[in-house]
Order: sequence, then C-alpha cells, then structure tokens
Amino acid sequence: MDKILLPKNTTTASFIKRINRFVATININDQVFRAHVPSSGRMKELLLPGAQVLIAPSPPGGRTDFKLLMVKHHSAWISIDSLLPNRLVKKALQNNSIPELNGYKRVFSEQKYGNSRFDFLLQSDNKADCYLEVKSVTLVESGVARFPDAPSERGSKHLNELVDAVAEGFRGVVMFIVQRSDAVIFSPHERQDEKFTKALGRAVNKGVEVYARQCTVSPAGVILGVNLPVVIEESE
DNA sequence: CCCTATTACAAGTCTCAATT
DNA sequence: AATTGAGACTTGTAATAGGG
Repeated sequence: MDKILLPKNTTTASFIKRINRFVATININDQVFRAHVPSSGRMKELLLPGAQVLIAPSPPGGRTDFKLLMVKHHSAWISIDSLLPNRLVKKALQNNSIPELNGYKRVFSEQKYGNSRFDFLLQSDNKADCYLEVKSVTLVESGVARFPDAPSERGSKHLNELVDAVAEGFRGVVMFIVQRSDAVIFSPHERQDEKFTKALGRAVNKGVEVYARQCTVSPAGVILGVNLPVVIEESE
C-alpha cells in the first residue's frame, strides 16, 4: 500500500484567515499563531474562518509556529500539502504499484526538459524515456475533482512541454492526485483557467497520457487510491 | 476623485551549483 | 563529503500608475 504517514506530533486548531500566499493565522485555545500554508492553491472553499485544521510544529528558526497539513471539510479531512503527492507518487513508483507506469528501472526527480522541470523522469534500457508531471488537487465540486484551483500560467506551459516531449518520441504523462476521497471523476476547471483546459485537451490529442487518482485521507496520513475517470469536454 | 491595472513583495521548501 | 547560497516556485496584499 502506498502511503505517506504524517508526523506524530500533530494537533488541531481553528483556522482564522489567510494572510498571504504562505501564511495563515490559526487559533489554539484562544491564542493566535502563525502557520505556513504549504500549497499554492486558493482553497477558498476549504480555508474558511473557524474550519478545523490539522497542524504540525514548524522547524525552529522559521517564521511560522506551525505548518498546515489538512483541513476538515464536511467532516472529512483533506490534505492541502502540495508537495505530498510528489512523495506519494515517488513511493508508488518505487513499489511498482502504478500499473500504467510499471517496468521502469530508474526514477529521477525534478528533471529538466526544455524550459520546464518535470517532477519525474522514468528510464529503462528497452523503452522510451517517460516524463511525468504530478499535480495536487484539493478542489471537488459535486463529485468532480477540479484543477487548477487558481489560474496558473505554469500549468499550461508544463502541458505544452509534455506535448513537445511526446513529439520528440518520449512518453509524456500527467497525473492528478486528488487529496480527498469524495471525487467520482476528474475534469479540468474550465471556469477557473480556460487556457489550462484547452492545453489539456490539446495535450491528450497529441498523445500525452492523463491519469487521476483519488486518495484516502485521515489524520494519520494519505493513502493512494483508485483511478478516477478523466473527463475532458470538447469545447471547439 | 474613483475605479481598474500593473507591479513588487512576502514566505517555506526544494534542487542544483559552488564552495569549504 | 558536507555545507552554503542562489534560484525557482507560487498568490494575496498593498502600493502605485493610469484612464475615465
């Protein structure tokens, strides 16, 4: 089983507000602390005032007291650490437990390609190199997991670079890791980022493979779950 | 004057390169 | 071999600039 365990010294707190991209304030026993927000998404549906959050102490010497790990939403925990999916996928690759990506001998992290850096490069002696990009998803709307949570120029750029890689004869894969368990399908967030949605459709047409995975989330950790159907609507 | 648009800044973590 | 520094990465906020 592919699983990322959270540190044992976690506690809960009440979310107050997000100060900026990186910092939020939280309430513990009516005392206010600063907490690092380890995710670039907006998460405005999740980070509501009063929401229960799971936190861990930040390393000493930093500028925040705690780090946000999860937020409770409709009585379910959702992981908001955008780096966790990378660790999860890395573990799964090492365990050879992602059927679509089995059989590669070597795994490299953060490999440069063109002007981008992809999360993983998979290599074997007898097949083409495979570039893999992992995306963290925290937003679900009525069963539909959505990405991105905020318009991102980089997201589209990554997809286009994957298309280039495929055109060169490599294998290109993007994998969306949905850090919650209430999704039924995955679909790009067209309202939020039209460019990304179009880029994803184009990428698929050009041979980039797209997968989405659900997760089982609890305060103990995050377990990689089943595949979700990927639905990309044709808009043109 | 006010509303919109643009811009700079803040922060934590990771990687890679350079230095000890 | 181990440590350090720079750079990339990201959005909300505030300050500033520009147009009406």
